Amino acid sequence: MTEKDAGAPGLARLAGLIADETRAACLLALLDGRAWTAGELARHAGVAASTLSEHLGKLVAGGLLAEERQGRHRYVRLADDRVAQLVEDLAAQVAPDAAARRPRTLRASSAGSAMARGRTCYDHLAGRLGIAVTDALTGRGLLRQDTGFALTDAGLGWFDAAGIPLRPTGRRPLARACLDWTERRPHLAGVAGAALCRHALDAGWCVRIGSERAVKVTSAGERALSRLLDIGAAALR
Amino acid sequence: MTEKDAGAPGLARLAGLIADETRAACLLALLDGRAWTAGELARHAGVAASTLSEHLGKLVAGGLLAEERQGRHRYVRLADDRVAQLVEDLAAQVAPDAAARRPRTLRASSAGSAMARGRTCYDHLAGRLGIAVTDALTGRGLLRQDTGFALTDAGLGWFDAAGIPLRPTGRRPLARACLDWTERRPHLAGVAGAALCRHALDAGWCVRIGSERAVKVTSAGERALSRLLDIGAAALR
DNA sequence: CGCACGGTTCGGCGGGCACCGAAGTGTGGC
DNA sequence: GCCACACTTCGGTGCCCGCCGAACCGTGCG
Repeated sequence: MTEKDAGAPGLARLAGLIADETRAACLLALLDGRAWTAGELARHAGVAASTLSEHLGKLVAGGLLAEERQGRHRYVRLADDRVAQLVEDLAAQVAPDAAARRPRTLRASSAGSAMARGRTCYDHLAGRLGIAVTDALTGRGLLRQDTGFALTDAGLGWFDAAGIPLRPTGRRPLARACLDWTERRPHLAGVAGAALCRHALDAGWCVRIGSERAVKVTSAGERALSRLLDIGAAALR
Repeated sequence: MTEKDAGAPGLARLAGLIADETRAACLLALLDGRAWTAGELARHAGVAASTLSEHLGKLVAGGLLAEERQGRHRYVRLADDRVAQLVEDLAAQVAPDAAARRPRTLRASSAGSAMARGRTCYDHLAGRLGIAVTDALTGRGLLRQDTGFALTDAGLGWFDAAGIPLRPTGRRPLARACLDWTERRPHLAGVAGAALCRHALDAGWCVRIGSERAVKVTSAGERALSRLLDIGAAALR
């Protein structure tokens, strides 16, 4: 047995955690970056609370989820951005199938279109909103996508000028491409993507719709995006 | 049910393909970027040929492997670089466990150390060799890692001057970070990483050791790396 | 204090799937 | 044409695991 074989059991175990439909539904739901209670997830996934409790135990033990107990509630969220990226990458790999299918009901279609317009993807912006921002940054020479994916010096200046501080943390990259699964194109993730999303929500550029991942750009947000990045309102609809 | 639920079955199915230890061993073996026969994989994984045949059927049907039939042989390889990246990412997530464990036998230790010195990771260089090249590129301002991961204009010029053409293909990024699972640091992947690895093998900078993924830097390779990137021999040992 | 409620534990059930060996199919060599 | 060989197909077996309901535990509210 060569050395790499040692990785096979671990790889299979990790994949096995995601390989269950109920657990997969939980992970996708948690991609909104927030903490859910066990009960919410059970209802969301359509299984008994007892069943979901066992699933959460496995996901936490496997290091995919972090838990936080408050009173009689058990809150769980994705352990870190690495896990979020992993789930996102796996989902993107599947997306070609999903894109072929069209939503059936009007309600699902409407919810889907709101999600397609703009949403959060763990801690950064995605959907057409995320793409529009990423494209605008690229078009103005602030983000370089032709030889990889990195902010330029001008890009660092733009964040500074916009009053969005970029604090480098540990080993998380400042900028990273995240493949959007509705638009099928890369958008800005990493520290810069998270900071931008945070700022957009804090400054009221956009607001969450209900309790979903979908977000809506406000009129103040439209003005700010137009002023700072010359993004037209048409690109956001 | 919201629109994102549609992704859960697909996600679970994809993960399920990797969630079996035998299939995981196949995928890891195929990370060397070459095509293996069904028999080789069966022996490698330690299962009956019939068992492995079924596994290959699933992996091919799931789009993870591409097959090529030649006479009475069935060759399979990873379907594309996206799949390779996915497996690599999953393996990297598991690596913290593997790093804690030390190889037991001397033979495994020796094989492991050759792998750690230098190896191919799908179609680019990894191990200390890959890290040394990536660090050298970064140190000379040819590759930018501080604000993401992208070649600089000077970097494009270096590839051109070195006689390594970079043909942009479809949507595959020119430069991408791949997390090394022995060194725990990012190294150059993507079109540029593949071209560099290809050139290194073609120009005799390094040669494969036996039929393994491990590669050894030749004396001609040491001279070339020293001349082009000022990499000292010490960094390769 | 007692009830309601969120979460967990346990036993039991059922389905799915990885495995093997044996028989079958097709290719290539002698 | 025959045999060797690589791979595949087919039954059969056994294990693993996801599911539920029921009983249990702790928190918080009235």
